[in-house]
Amino acid sequence: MPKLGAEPIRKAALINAAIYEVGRAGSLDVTVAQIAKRAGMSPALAHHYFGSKEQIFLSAMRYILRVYGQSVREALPGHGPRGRVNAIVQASFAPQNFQRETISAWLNFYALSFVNKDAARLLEIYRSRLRSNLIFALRGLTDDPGRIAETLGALIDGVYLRAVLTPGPTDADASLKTVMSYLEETLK
Amino acid sequence: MPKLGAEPIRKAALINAAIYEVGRAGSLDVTVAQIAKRAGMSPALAHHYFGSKEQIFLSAMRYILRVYGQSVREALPGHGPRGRVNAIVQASFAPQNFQRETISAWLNFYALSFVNKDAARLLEIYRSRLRSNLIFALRGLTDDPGRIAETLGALIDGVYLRAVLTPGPTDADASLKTVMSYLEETLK
DNA sequence: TGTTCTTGATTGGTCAGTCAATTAACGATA
DNA sequence: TATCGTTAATTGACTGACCAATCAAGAACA
Repeated sequence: MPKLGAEPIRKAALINAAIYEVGRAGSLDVTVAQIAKRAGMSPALAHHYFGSKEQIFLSAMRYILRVYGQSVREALPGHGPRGRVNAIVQASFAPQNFQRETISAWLNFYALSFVNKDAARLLEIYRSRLRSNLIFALRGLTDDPGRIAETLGALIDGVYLRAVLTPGPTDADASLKTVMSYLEETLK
Repeated sequence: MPKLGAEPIRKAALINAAIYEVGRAGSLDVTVAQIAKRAGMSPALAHHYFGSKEQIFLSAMRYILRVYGQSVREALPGHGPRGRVNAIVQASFAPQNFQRETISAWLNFYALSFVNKDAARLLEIYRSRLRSNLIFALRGLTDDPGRIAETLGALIDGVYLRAVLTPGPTDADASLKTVMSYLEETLK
């Protein structure tokens, strides 16, 4: 059944499946067989396209990061400084980014950065981009943009953690409100 | 070499070793052999005393929780409402609780609660105790104790996450300052 | 024909948990 | 006190399961 051009489709399916399975399991302890099955193919094919389980994870991480980066970039321009802060924060709770499986997978990829250099690099890029974006946007809104950016970043991570840990459907609105309330209190 | 009364000593050593190894690895993907080796005994003995790896993890979780609970309880009484909030927060960053391995292990035990009922129960107990402690202490200091408690809890989780993820020695002072600054800003 | 897609079967390795056997302290008792 | 059975402590060897990764081979398209 070799229809040419299967590679990108298969890879995308595997990345999706990996995010779903890691998110669902709440750990990286997921077999290639599980991922492949959810993606509708044999484990051997997953290895054929990615070479190793690690590479699947890394690609999934890059994918999440890319989607997140896009939603920030789309929301950023035009609004004033306060609008920029809102855009960055709200992107973290946009529906594409705030699916339980996605957040859970994202959090679990943090763990990957302990053992994998590339994962650590990816995380560092995300982290410093978020940080400089926030500091830039906070300039003029507060006299200590660095500290507020750090607090805000930590708060978002913490809210993610709690959203994942709380049973039932994830409540993006409540999470967003927690962070926005902090912002309103702290700015002005 | 059976010196009688080895059980509590062996168990304590295993719990310590488990926390250390899980914290170090940044995941629950740690073998009983590793834990046992660090605790200075054979894997078979670890199984003899705990029955399963899961039980080792659960005991380690209970241990961390117990130590944390103690440091809160010791710091609580006497001071006014504001002192109570400080006591709770500062306990989270006290030296016994803010070792890299301990925090990292703690965070990883969160993941355990996805698959293990008992772990989920333990976490829920910790969570609701923290919450009610905070709400009680915040009463009178703010007109929305529930929201502040939620934000504070999330912030602490996030700061933990970042402390673990940041290479180099953990900086309890900086972490504490982040949280205390938030408190000062938000309360009055 | 050659390239791409696909998988079943296999391999090599790892690991949790079990078991049988050994060693040494303890306690009772004669 | 010497002896003996009981019990706790301890481990090496083993088992059964699982799993990542490889490979050879088939199937379909260009």
